[in-house]
Amino acid sequence: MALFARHGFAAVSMRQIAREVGVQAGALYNYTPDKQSLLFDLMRGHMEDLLEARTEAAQEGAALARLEAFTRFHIRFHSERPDEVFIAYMELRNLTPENFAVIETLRRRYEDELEAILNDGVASGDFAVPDTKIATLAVIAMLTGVNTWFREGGRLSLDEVERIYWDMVRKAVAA
Amino acid sequence: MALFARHGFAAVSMRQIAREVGVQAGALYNYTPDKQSLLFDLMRGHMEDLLEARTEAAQEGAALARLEAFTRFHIRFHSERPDEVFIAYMELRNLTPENFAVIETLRRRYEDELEAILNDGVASGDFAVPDTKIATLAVIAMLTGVNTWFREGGRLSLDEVERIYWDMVRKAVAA
DNA sequence: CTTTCAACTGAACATATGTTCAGTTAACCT
DNA sequence: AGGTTAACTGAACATATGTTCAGTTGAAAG
Repeated sequence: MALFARHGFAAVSMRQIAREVGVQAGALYNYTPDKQSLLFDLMRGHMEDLLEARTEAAQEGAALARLEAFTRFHIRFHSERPDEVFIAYMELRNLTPENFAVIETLRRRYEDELEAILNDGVASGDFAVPDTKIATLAVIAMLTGVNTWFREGGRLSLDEVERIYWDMVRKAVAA
Repeated sequence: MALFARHGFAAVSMRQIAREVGVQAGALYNYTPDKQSLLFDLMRGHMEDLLEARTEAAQEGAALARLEAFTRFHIRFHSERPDEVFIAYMELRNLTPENFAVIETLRRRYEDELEAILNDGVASGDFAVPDTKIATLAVIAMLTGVNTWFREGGRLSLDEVERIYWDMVRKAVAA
């Protein structure tokens, strides 16, 4: 995963991966049928981790509280896994069509959780967004962007980052 | 550019590029010293186009109006160049350190334009953001995200998309 | 018609690629 | 001590890679 994140899937050879884990290239084929499956398993694992963690962190209650929980969860979960996130967003084009469809379904399931919150908030009058589907994608893009610059030990703590982004998300969808 | 966007820099061979333009691989070296320069020239060209177009579209006036102009400009410019944008964001790791530094400087110059608007708005009391640097990155990430789903001729026109995003940006930074 | 020359070819170079597989190794079980 | 077996090696396969360069082409210039 570190090699894929650093150099990209296509630029990493099976021999490099093997060297990293201290075996010859042939030995890898005891664990994966081919290089493509290596990438797919990494990405599917990440998406399943995401959905499972989200299920655990989900809560009942008003749309506003649930949106805050989602925002903070998303930032925290993704900032802890920069390599996985990078791969999951950048290497989609290296998946076979069938594998791509699987990942897309998982991603869609995650997006639907945010959209449901936004829909509830609009219905209750707490939120005002012209299009909840687009607002969903906009919020997720904004939050995932944290990964492009956030580094532990930098100017801001993760708590401060969460607070800043939550402030912007809250206002962006507010009625 | 189309090949790099579709398959990724590392996965495209000089022979594929040559076939696409109807020559043999060797002929490409009359135009580029190596494959790396091909990528770098594409990315630098894109960033220079961006800065030039932005200079032309920039306007004087209140922070709110300038922020709206920036938002609409960013969406329009980027949605017209999906391949360039994709490459400029995804292939940074395939640049040599010197080439990377050049692109980073250009990108930073663009970000600074938005940050200046946010700073002015905060100073005048029109905006309230806890951290203009982070708000800059958050807004750009959100706006660039349009490219992941927007397709001409889809459910929404570009005008509608601009309006929806401007609505969210405006509220997100509002005092 | 001859000269000039930029553009291009086609072969070559050394090396890298994903994948397979016969054979070796070494730890465990009886 | 002997047998079993999962894990691994190392070589091989066919093919692909970025780049170089001596030589060909064909059109423009004189």
